[in-house]
Amino acid sequence: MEKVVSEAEELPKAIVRRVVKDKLSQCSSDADINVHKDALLAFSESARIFIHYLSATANDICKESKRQTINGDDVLKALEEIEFPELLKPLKASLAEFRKMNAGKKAAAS
Amino acid sequence: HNLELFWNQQNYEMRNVVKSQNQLPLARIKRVMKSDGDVKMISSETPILFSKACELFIMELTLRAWMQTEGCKRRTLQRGDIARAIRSDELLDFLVDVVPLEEEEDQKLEE
Amino acid sequence: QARMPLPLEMTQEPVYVNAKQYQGILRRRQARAKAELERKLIKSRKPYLHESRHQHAMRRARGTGGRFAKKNDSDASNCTSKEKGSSGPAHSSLSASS
DNA sequence: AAGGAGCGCGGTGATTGGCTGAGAA
DNA sequence: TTCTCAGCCAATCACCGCGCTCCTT
Repeated sequence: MEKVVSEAEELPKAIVRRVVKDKLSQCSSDADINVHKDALLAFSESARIFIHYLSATANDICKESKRQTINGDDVLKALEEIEFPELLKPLKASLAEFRKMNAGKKAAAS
Repeated sequence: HNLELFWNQQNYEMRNVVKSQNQLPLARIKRVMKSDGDVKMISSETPILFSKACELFIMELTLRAWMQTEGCKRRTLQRGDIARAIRSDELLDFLVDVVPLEEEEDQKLEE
Repeated sequence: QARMPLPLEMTQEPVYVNAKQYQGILRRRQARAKAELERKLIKSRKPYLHESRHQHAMRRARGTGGRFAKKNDSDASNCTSKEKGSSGPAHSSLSASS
């Protein structure tokens, strides 16, 4: 129906808000914390720029290997390069989990 | 009562178990990546990693911003808390222009 | 910043970068990411994203306190004050537990 | 052969504003 | 104290996931 370009590249505000509020309730076990609208917009924008930042880094790593497709290892390497150690551990785990699940599905299809 | 407290605890633990799912839509993540013209092809596992990484990043930024909110003894997290959280760690330097401090916004508007 | 991690340890091509080039790469990547931001600063903030959803929200029935109300309870006798004595299905918030 | 882009379809949760107390000031 | 403003509610429909085909590597 309606088409706009830039808004489609933003992350859904409700989802970002849910993630933020869940984390806040984990931080402050005492009570519910409010989130200012501009703060929510800043979270959404920061997350979008983070995707661009990580994406550009992973893309350079991918190009350096003479490949055209960004794969999971490029993403992990990019995370090392931009120095997010706490993200590296769970992402390695989820990548291994995804590959194991994908291998299981491929074996099942025959 | 005790029953209410019990269910609050139960919901709290349920959230802990389920919280690490892919909340962010993979198609949207991929579209954001593709908006960079240099990016050509993306494997199917990449948006999943990006989704989890992005979610964890939001949580980390939320924690750091909340520490600022707590320091000001407020119960509403606002934009300035995020801006100061970004400035408090050089790891987040790539966001200094994304979330400007109020003074910096005034300086830019003043010119 | 004395610390200098290798960009890539791939035994594929001898591409070495010194600290300044390394920082330059990072700065260029950040600049590329920031170029996206400028595109956004120039455009104005819309109050809502979709006209159809805006119309939907404006058309919807409202309960007490401006909240959205269920479509079922429309007018007939009562529209704003809460009433659940006769017609509505009994709401039970408590359910069986383990 | 392997796997990603592109497209269409069906299902679904994000989007959405008026009022009011929580809370910033 | 004053007064701004974020949370609350749920119905539609834009969009997400998935299966499919075609194409590149």
